[in-house]
Amino acid sequence: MTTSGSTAVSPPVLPRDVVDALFAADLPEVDHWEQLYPPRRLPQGAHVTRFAPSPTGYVHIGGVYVAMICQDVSRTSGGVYITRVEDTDTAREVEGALAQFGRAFDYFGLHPDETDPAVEPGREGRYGPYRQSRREAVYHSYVRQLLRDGRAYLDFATREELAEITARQQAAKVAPGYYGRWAVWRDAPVERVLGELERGTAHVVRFRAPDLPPGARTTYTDVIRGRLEHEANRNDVVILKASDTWPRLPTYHFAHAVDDHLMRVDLVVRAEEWISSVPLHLQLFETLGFAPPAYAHIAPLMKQIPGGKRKLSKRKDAEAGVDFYVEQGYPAAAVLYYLRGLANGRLAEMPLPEALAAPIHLEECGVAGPLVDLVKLEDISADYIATLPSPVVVDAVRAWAEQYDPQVARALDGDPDLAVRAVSVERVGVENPRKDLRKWSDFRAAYGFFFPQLFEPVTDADDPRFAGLGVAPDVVRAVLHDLARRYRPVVEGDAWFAQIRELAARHSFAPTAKEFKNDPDAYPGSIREASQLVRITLTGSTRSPNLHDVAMTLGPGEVLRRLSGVR
RNA sequence: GGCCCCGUUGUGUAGUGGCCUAGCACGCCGCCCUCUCAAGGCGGUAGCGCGGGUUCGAAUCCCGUCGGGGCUACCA
Repeated sequence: MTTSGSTAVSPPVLPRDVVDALFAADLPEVDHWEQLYPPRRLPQGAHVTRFAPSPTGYVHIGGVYVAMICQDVSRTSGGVYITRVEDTDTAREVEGALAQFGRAFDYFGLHPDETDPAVEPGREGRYGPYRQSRREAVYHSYVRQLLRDGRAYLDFATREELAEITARQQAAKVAPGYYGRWAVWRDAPVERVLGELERGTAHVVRFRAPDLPPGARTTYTDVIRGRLEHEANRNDVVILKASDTWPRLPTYHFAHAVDDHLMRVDLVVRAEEWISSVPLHLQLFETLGFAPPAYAHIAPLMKQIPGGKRKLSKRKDAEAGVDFYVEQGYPAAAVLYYLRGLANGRLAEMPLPEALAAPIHLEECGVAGPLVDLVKLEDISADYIATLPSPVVVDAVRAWAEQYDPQVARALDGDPDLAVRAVSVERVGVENPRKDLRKWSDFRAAYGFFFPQLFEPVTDADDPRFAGLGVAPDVVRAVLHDLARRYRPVVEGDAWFAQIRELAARHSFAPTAKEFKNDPDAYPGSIREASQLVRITLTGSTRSPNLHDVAMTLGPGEVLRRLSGVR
């Protein structure tokens, strides 16, 4: 970092005993922490990264995206990947969030090398605790040091007073913030501070931003974006929250500096929204005497909306939450593959297994926020599932169903063999496997009809599914009942299908789709429509595996039952 | 408002001054395959936000402009 301008301060500094009295008497000096958490001994070029979710809600798919990149970069460099819980905002904390983090990361195989046991047990490293609410003493040591050095100060302004300052700044059309003549406690006389302290007035601790000439700028190099330039920070941000709260925790900015230094994180990969805080963060690192990490700011995942796009919102968009992908049963590998392709276009051109193994390069990450495209994800997912052996597919569906569709799980358990046979139709031993499954929840619609418990019989010749074919209900009835009367469970495929062809001919259907198309009024439909009538009746769907295979798997009894069930 | 990031077909991207008549993937449309739905094969559709420069030559460099996004909290 370089910051133009100079620092020249001689602020009123509180007497050391006054500062020390603000903290626990046995609070360790900062050296204690430095020794407790020594620099890591890692191979040359190894990176220590961290993902730092806040338990104010459930994990966002963008969180999985960033976490995946963090993990990948550390793994491929032989480093360490940490998941640290940023729970400094106790008011917004959501019950059960940590356990949900754990489940979400587990689904995607994102296992940190070091984290809090509430996220994943058994992964506590020696740089913990990995939960900010448990690190109060650490932060206090550094705040105390800053106070002693006059690099931080006490601020007794109430929230109302702060709001008023902001209002006046808006009216005066100047930048909002706590700086210059607005920073009323920055250079307050020691006696005044002592007075407020004596009265027990609640206060926060603010960082004393360096005195910089007007127009001072900060530049730094982002791993993804290259050289970035900003106005230097001149805001005296809060670093330690109000003295009348417990536990008394720091703000994000201060915790970032202290934790990433002490955990020896050297590469901070985080979402783009943090770019504008970098000047502040760099000042914090410098003032604390820490070597700053490298930064890589990731473009946010976006969503298409009428007239533009916006950041994917956890509150508004179902597909923003990780739970959406888990509940729908998108295989983790497919989601990961999709996400990796978004990060590095190069990986999207590779076959899935290769892309999952190939390293992500930060320098190749896009700088513009991509729209998440569920259609593309489903295409990827269908291709992936098509490569899986049938028993693996059935196992995955069952595992998913146990949680999200118990009826399907019971059907599978009732006849596991049938499930494997069903999924194998036109998938095993063929050149181009069917791709009926895009996600596990598709199983019910794609293969459910094989199971009597899951099949909802088609009972009405007026059914809209038939109507879609343009065949009159009485014809539907006649065709189906005719087939039921004459049906023979022929094992050989061509011979089996000959029944359908003869059936179609008996009812004056055109023998080919082309002939029907040439003279639509001459026929009730073509062989295509006739086949679809049978398909809909047997499977409940206009799309299914090969009819002959379906009929064989179902068995003649069930075929007849379904055919004659249409009234 | 101020500051910052970003801008190639509908979507994701390749492209770093001539190889670009802008490539690839998904989507969409059509055709083929076929006794049926898919799958598969083949083809088509559509893009450098806009305006000025610089240059023999610009998607690529410069300026401006417009558009989208973010930050501007004792939220992260």
